[in-house]
Amino acid sequence: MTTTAQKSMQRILVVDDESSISELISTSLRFVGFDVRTAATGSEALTIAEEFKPHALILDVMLPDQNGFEVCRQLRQDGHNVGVLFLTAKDTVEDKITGLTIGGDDYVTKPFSLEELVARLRALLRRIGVIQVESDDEKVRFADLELDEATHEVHRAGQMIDLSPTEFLLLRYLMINADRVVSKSQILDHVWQYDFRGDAGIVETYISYLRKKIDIYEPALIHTVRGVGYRLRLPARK
Amino acid sequence: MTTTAQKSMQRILVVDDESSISELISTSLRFVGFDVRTAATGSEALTIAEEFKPHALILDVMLPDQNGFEVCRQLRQDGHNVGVLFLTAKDTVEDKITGLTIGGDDYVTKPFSLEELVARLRALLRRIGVIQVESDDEKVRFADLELDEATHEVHRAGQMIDLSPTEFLLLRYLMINADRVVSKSQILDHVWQYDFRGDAGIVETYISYLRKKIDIYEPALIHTVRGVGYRLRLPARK
DNA sequence: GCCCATTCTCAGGAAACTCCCAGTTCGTGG
DNA sequence: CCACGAACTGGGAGTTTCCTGAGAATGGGC
Repeated sequence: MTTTAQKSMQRILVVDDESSISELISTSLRFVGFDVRTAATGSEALTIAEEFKPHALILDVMLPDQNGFEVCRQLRQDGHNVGVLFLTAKDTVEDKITGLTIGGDDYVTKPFSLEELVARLRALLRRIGVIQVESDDEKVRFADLELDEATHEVHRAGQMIDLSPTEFLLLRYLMINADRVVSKSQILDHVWQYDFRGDAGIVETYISYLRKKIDIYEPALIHTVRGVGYRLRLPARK
Repeated sequence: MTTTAQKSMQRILVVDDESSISELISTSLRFVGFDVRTAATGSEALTIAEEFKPHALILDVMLPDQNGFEVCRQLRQDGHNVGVLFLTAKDTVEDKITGLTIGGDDYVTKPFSLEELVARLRALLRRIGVIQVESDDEKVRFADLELDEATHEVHRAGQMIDLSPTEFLLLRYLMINADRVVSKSQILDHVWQYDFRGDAGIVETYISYLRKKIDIYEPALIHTVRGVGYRLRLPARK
């Protein structure tokens, strides 16, 4: 991979033995502007980290040679000041993980959605001080909509709106792509877990849920572009 | 094929085992200024990609030797930083096409229209950074008409105009060919899906629809060239 | 274990869209 | 000025897409 790394880019090392997973993640991260390397084993990860000096790792806890915690421990011992986002199977014993999220680290359970993974990674980088936050809040705004990453709260016109996890991710995806049309497949690929096997109709249902929560206010912000997708926009453009 | 490649040309590799399809596509792409090669199988694609170094692939997911995803995976593994536009049958099981819109990639279902294919390819090249966007975004303009790819909005004289999918494609085709006469069969070949079996009369209907939406303003822009076709133009200023 | 929030499927109905047809108008050559 | 073919447009049937309510399945919290 021709790592056309720019100075400003954050370096992320993705460690997972399933190549489909590490590819999914690295493709997605590269696309949103990270400099990514991958490793399939713990020892490979340590070797690459030595010269790549990543700002953060995305690290599967289940690796063929050693477990992810061990890799993390060794890295820290070698003096690498690095944030770690662990990937765990959903049924992994909770307390194995909880103790490990102290240092600003975090974990995401498989299967995850890309939106969630990237959001958590960004939050992690922010916590460990890699991303210099311009303004100090972690909010996404559009019109009179306000979505707070940190508190997971959403407001419209000053009113607090209660959203389910999926509704939150969907709204966030729409807000990040505000004013642009996003197709149902794009939404499915980014907001839903990567192993979702249903059809894109589910998106319609959730759009409907969202409308009933945020578009009871005027003006409506979620617009259907028939045959293409959905779009967040204010009326009366131009 | 005498590849009279200029430095500025984008290189596209078209991979499909139906020669009628790959020919249709490559002819069309060459005409709009791409440097095109074709392959009929996955392994052939990999071989050609090695020396051709395409900026993007148009890749059928159903190939005789291996499926398109596999070809894509191998290419990426070999370090080719390439965008992929997948071609899928409309009835392809949903779970086969999930994940295709992740890294700037996209997919188009067969049968497609050439206009749509080219538009999606351009959007892809833009996303993966091959086409350097001067300053302006994804807009096509003619006179006081403005067509925005990203928002799927059309404005005339500042007014928003609501168009159906086909109307949108047709208008874009006219705008891209502004000032040139395009025949009804040309329009049919580019705007309608390649398996359309009706007659060219449908074009008259859609031209009529468009006029009622965009030529209610002065001056009229859509002109009939009797016996030849249609032409988008400003009134002659002698 | 039970309850409740959430996720997801499904199906009916509404609305938008595509396409064809037929009657009419328009432009051009004779 | 007429005749004829080409183009225009309203109507409407058939299809597709989208919306939404209802309910089953899932899973976490108490």
